[in-house]
Amino acid sequence: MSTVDLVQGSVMAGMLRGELVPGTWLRQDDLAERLGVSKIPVREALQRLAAIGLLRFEANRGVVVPSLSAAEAEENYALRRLIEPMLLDRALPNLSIVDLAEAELALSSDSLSLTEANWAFHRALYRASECERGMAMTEILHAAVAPYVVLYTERLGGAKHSDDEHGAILDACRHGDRTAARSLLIQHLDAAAEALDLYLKEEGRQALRWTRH
Amino acid sequence: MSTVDLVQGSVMAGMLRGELVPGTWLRQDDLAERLGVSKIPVREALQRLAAIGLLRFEANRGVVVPSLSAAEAEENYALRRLIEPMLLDRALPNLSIVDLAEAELALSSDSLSLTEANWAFHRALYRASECERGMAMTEILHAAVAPYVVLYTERLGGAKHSDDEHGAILDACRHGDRTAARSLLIQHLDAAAEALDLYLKEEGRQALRWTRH
DNA sequence: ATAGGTAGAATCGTATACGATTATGCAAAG
DNA sequence: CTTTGCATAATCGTATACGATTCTACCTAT
Repeated sequence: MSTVDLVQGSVMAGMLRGELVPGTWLRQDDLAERLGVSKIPVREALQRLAAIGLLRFEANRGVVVPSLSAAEAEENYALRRLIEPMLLDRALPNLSIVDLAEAELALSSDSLSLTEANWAFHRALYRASECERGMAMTEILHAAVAPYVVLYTERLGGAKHSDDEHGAILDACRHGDRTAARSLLIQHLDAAAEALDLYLKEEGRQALRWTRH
Repeated sequence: MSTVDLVQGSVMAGMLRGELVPGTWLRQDDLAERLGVSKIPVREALQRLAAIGLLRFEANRGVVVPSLSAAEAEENYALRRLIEPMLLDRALPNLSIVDLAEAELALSSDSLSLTEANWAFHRALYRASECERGMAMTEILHAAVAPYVVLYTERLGGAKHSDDEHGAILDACRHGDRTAARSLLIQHLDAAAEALDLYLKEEGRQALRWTRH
């Protein structure tokens, strides 16, 4: 594994963990020193993450975790609503016991952060689709909202609701029930989209109050 | 515009122009010298393009234009079939005269290469959707097949068929006919997918003959 | 007191340099 | 004639270095 991969993984993990909240500036020298490498591979990793929209370069100012508008969040889930059902459809006939076990494991893992576990669950169910591009796009879409998912679930005091939905989806997959799995997945995505939308609008109101001071 | 952007644009253009056929190796020093810059921004640009799947880094060997399997091509068009109708749907109510004019211009432009013109046409019709991420994903999907589209259309002796389809889509957009535009777009994508699939299967047969020699 | 300006520090972006890895060509052995 | 081994060249990946830009804190003038 190259040094660039190391840095990318490190930043990505921080993102899924919710340590890198939107608006955070990433100092290249800091990252380099912390990981014991030079700036070059750090910058290359940041360029990779910026290319997929997870970070943003601002000329001569550095790299920042971009914040999401309500419209962007809505688009994010609209895209997932299109792509993820396709992945599940294609994966369903080829789902192995290993895939199902991995998905179940992700539900009960406590070594993973919330968003890491969420993506691990979905990835396990989608992998058998063998759609690499669709998987990559979906991972990007998951990661893009991860900072917010961390924020709003911790404010709502947990993710029990989401866990129940995951369980229902997993059951449908076990029984090979394509139509049920598909509609449960779409419901799941719509619920998440709704929750995020509420959070972002609330946050917007607060920001407004701040500007009024 | 940063040096990295310059390099990225240069490589991207070569890709859309069909100069960079799959299997081509990109030498970092060559690129740097040709553009009058050092290797650092060159590598950063290549990392960006690799992050979105348009290039592939091979450890200690360099960067190569990846070749597409028939399955990957099929997935590519399956994704476009999902995303692009959504973009057109969202754009249609907001299409301006400027957008329509730009789309028409792309059809008759001879300063652009075939694939550049193709993307310019679709982008003009999608821009009003204001879906940045969906646009970015679509551009990636277009670019990924561009090297092949160049190859198979020049073997088929032109793109008249595709031009007709573009004209029909544009007309439907002018009349604000959402269902017609949508179905014409899907037909257009299916036709392109079919043509590429045929080409790749034929190419596969030839490769087989080569190995037998 | 506040706006504006000016060092100085911090940070960025790119060039140069160099060890590490891989490709290439040629010689010798089978 | 083909294959193996090695020396050399080409290329890659990352560290260091440095000018350029931006940020910060303090100072001055209105």
